[in-house]
Amino acid sequence: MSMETDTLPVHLPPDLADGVFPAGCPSRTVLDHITSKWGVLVLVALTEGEHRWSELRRRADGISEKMLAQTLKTLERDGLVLRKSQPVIPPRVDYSLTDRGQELSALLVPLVTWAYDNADSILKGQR
Amino acid sequence: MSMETDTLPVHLPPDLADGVFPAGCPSRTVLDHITSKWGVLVLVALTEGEHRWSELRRRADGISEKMLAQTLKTLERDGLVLRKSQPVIPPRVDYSLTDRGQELSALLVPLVTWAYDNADSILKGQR
DNA sequence: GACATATCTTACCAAAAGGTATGTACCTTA
DNA sequence: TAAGGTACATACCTTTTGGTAAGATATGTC
Repeated sequence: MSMETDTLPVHLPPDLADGVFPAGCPSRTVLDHITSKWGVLVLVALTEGEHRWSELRRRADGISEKMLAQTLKTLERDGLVLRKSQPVIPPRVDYSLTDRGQELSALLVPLVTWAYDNADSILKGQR
Repeated sequence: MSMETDTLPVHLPPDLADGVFPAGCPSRTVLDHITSKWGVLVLVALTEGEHRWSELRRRADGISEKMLAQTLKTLERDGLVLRKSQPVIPPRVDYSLTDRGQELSALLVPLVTWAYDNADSILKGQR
């Protein structure tokens, strides 16, 4: 059922049957990574360029070391974040976005900006 | 520290000190709602118009009734989803996006589309 | 009277996420 | 000798999330 005429300007991938992302679909896994609480913050923190571990801890305010490590590992495995470690003492490691990461952050930044702009109004429960 | 010349085309809200979203910030709460696993799927499911409970269950494939109820309640409280219930037997309830919800989904759809397009390549671990 | 329908709610339990605290490595500075 | 800086890893425990299954509802249908 359904064969809606398009009334809205926003569209899903056309090759997606009935607009349903199946439960086991790979896109679900990726979506979980990139919309994870800390994933978003870290990706956004890196939009303005390279940052070190301690800078990321400050920027993703409230993140624990454990979560930062875990999040960075996932994002690196996904090819979104690039890790450059220099064999110096004390250690120095710089994190940055890959091309793919930048592509993504270009979509994420408008989202967090929207959240930032609308947060007060939303939580007060009116418009 | 920092006074970076802008090398990237993407920018955060300018009134945001050093690009840090503080931990207690209202935008964090909103961000958690709209980037939640099921929140995203439900919002996206509604981009193509009004849907009933049972249709949403199909579209947000894998969601449990409990989670659907909970997610819809949060999104309704946030003024993103509109609930229209008709006092008939059996009950009929239609869900749709509010204006604010449409604003948001316009940002969310590109994100899930990106995830869909890049998922295979990402999970294989190369580009 | 039993059953089906559609939209939920609730209680209970398992799984996952995440915090805290501690440890490691190596060099520098006091 | 001791303490401190930097980037982690690991074990343990708590909190949150989420699934399953059952029940509630009010009617019409067999």
